Amino acid sequence: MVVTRFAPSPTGYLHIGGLRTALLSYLWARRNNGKFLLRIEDTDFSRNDEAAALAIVEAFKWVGLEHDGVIEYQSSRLAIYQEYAQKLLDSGKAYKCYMSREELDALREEQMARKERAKYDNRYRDFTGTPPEGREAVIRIKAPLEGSITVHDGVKGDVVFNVEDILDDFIIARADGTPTYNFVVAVDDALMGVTDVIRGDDHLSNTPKQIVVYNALGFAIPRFFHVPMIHNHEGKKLSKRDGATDVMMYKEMGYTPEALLNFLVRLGWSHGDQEIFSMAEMLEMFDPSDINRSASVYNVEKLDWLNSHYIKNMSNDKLCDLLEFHGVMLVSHDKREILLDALKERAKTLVEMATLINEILVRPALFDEAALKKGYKEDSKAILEAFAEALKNGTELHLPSDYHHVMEVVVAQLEIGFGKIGQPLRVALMGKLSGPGLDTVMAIIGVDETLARIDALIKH
RNA sequence: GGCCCCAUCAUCUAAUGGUUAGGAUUCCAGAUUUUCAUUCUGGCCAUACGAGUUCGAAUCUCGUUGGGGUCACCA
Repeated sequence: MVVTRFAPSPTGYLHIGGLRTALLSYLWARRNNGKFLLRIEDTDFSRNDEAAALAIVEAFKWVGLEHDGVIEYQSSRLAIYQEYAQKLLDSGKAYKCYMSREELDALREEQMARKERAKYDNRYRDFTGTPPEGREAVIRIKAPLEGSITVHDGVKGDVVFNVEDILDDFIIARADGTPTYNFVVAVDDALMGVTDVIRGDDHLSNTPKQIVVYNALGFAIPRFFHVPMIHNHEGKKLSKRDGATDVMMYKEMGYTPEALLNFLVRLGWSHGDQEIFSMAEMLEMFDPSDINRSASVYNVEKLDWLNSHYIKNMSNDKLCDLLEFHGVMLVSHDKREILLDALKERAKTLVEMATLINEILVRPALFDEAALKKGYKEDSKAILEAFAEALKNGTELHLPSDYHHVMEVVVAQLEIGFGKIGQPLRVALMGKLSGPGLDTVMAIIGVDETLARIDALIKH
């Protein structure tokens, strides 16, 4: 049984790096028919936990990830942590330290002055006397004094830490009785039965401390996979400053969950030359031991490319459904299929797609100056009038090919090139010089609207 | 600064010690398209540096440089 977990601290939203580790954890659990758990690390009470958890679940829902079981909140597990801290106290593997904050600070400053590593001096490690009056104790765990701790990491390999370099008897419970991070993480992961910890490699240097806790409590140590960070273009850890870090912003910007997940899974992981991965393929192929060791840079171009790929290959029903979020209602539009087929080749995002749709459906409010100059010449008026006549007198028009036929006839009659009619017509219909095929646009808006737009240009 | 991690095109990445170092994105050019976009074809561009091991190194070892992470009664 493989059990993974995603354990964010409640920051108010799910960020893109978090989604990646969540995705990888999810994939590995599902691939093994295991469990993917969600735990909120809210031992810092000053933050708003509930809203944050909801935001994460909302984002999960949007991309289609689902956690198993109930959401565990560390804030509601305090009794458990106290129990385990007490166990360590009873077995002599932890002890109370009565050093005040001021004393600790002073010690630290001395050490810094001597250019030594700031480190607790174990003064209460074997203390048996009477504790100082009126002072709340913290609980410190007895860390090994010498030797080394090796993290067997599925991504980085065996990473050896020299105990003297990095450890001291660190605090597992504060003076107010609340537990600290490295203690609760180890206790929770063990108690929740987590077998595979997949998380950012910024946690690698915490891992020896957690191993100390595992060992003291006699818990089995899980497999670790520390996945490299996602960097921005400056090569630094991705932060709010880099723009869209909130996963739900991607929905706003018109990205599809499929594209986002595909993009994230290919950051630091690959499967031969394959670029496009459906969820089913990810589930079939993903293995955390194939994750690269080096950090990767977040680049939007590839995301855009993936997004346009998924839009192109999406059914019109689904597209129609998604576009409603971006304010476009097409369910009852009779030329829906023609419209969507024409535009899904052209849009990188759903937002772009919505814009393109409106450019067709809504009569241009004004004509682009440059387009007028280039596309609406001396003879254009007469040509458009002739075309309008032909439209009125022709047979019933429905498909793009019907309109195309009328254009061909007019062009032949007037003995002009296609461009002679195409450019002014485009200005009339779209207000500018680029856009989908004119026959397609006319088929979508119909004869009456086409005539109205031609008229509007002639009279402008 | 101590400790730890990392290093292949601009970017994401591939390459049992033996390949003309491959693919993808971006960019550029051509074809298609009445336009723009799409699509197709082609092109530019990389093993950070220096030693060593080896018949042979992107790959193994050491060093250098560069980058990142982490060092709390935060998580």
